[in-house]
Amino acid sequence: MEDQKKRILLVEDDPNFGTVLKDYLMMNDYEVTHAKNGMEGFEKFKKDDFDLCILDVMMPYKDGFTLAKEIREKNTDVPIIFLTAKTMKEDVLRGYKVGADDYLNKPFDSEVLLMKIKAIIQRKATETISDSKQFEFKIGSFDLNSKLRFLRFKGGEPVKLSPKENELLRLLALHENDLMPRELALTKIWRDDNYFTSRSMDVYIAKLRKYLKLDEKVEILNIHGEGFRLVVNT
Amino acid sequence: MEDQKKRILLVEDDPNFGTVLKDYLMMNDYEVTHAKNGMEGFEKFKKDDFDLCILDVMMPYKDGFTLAKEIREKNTDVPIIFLTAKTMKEDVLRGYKVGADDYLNKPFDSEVLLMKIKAIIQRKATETISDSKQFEFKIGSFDLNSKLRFLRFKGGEPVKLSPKENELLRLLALHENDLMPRELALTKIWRDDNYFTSRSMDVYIAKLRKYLKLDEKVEILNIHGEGFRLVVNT
DNA sequence: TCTCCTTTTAACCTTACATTAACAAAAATG
DNA sequence: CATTTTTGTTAATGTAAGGTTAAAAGGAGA
Repeated sequence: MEDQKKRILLVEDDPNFGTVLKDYLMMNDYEVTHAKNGMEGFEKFKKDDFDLCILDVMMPYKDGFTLAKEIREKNTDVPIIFLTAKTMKEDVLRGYKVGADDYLNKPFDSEVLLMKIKAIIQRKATETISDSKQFEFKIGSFDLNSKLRFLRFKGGEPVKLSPKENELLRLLALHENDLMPRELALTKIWRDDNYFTSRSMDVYIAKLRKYLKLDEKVEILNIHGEGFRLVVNT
Repeated sequence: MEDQKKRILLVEDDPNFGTVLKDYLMMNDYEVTHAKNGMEGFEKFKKDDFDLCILDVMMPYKDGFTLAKEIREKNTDVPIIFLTAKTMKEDVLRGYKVGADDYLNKPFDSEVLLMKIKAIIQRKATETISDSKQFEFKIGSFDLNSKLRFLRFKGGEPVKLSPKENELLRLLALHENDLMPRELALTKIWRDDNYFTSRSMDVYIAKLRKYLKLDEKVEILNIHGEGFRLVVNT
């Protein structure tokens, strides 16, 4: 399915190797963001959600370990793979210390890298998300459970939401009574901001409005040229 | 949890290397059982509970992969590390397919091995919290005993479940009323996530639904693109 | 070998989703 | 006020995922 491609942040300063690796990963159905150095890597990391980070150790200005430490401060869960130039024991040990999930010595076999990526991402997937609270929203008389993807009105029969309906409503709920910029939804949910995705989003707004009609206190307002606002009147 | 020493099963046919490695691990506070070949390895595995298996790939009579497969049939969770003589890509890939957690190329640095052991055992420990050793479930009017692989309706005649039926239902039961991601079942039970294993899983869902029809309060719901949900209506 | 049991693969069908088109209605622009 | 841009809404289309049954393939034991 298109929108569940795993996202990889690749930080590698060697432009040749970097682009080749990026292309190779993309050919294997990963969505890859390539940063050319540690700084850029951290900037890109903050901007997006990634399923995996692949960091070159040897980089000017900011090496892979330092970057990994910064990443760990932001996110304790995201898997990290280090690329080390040679079998430097200290590097490997240091890597594990920063919370690496694996490391690979250059030159490495690309298929092996793929295997590792697969194994690591799958491993993370098996770690169950226990804090359900994060997925539950109250919207007027509605309960939205965005993990199980349903919307329930006053404890009645829950209505199933499609992935896009669900994500959009969740994003609106996160900004309840506040502006939810079009651009935000388009980049976060559709991952692309163009005429068609924009129209697609409008279609979904219409669908959500239909669901939410049951509670006349709840409505989605448009702010022309800006975005939408989910309001709950009291 | 346990302040107990972690137990390692080491299967290595080279007597010199084997004993040295065993001693080294014991010096680092692991309890090590050393088997000299695949047969012996499997015998010892059946007799005891281990926290980790370290298997040499190249062994007479029964190689490490075959042994791993047998071990996996008994225990889907125990971490496995392979020792491969050289960087054989096929070996590495085959290892991952059997559910290896990692591999090391001989000769390897002993400290690196220690690091890996630590990381893997640590990882499993956190995983096991949510995925506790539980084998008996009440599902509506059903009793599932996943150790003996049977499902009983209201104390009647138990129905025997096949291994896959059993594991799948168990996984669903562990997540009762919650999402059981497709990916989770595929990686945990099928150890591979592709079109065919996915379809195979759907077939098993159909089988389970047939069994569960006896109790109209119990159903397996699908969450499109995400997974399944075993719900028990009250 | 021939069973029996389990699992995978195939086939066919249904449902779920996302996108695009089409046209209507507001809102902005100038 | 005429025109362009943005949004509202419904419907049509194409594709992917899931439901179900049956046949084929594998595998262990007799």
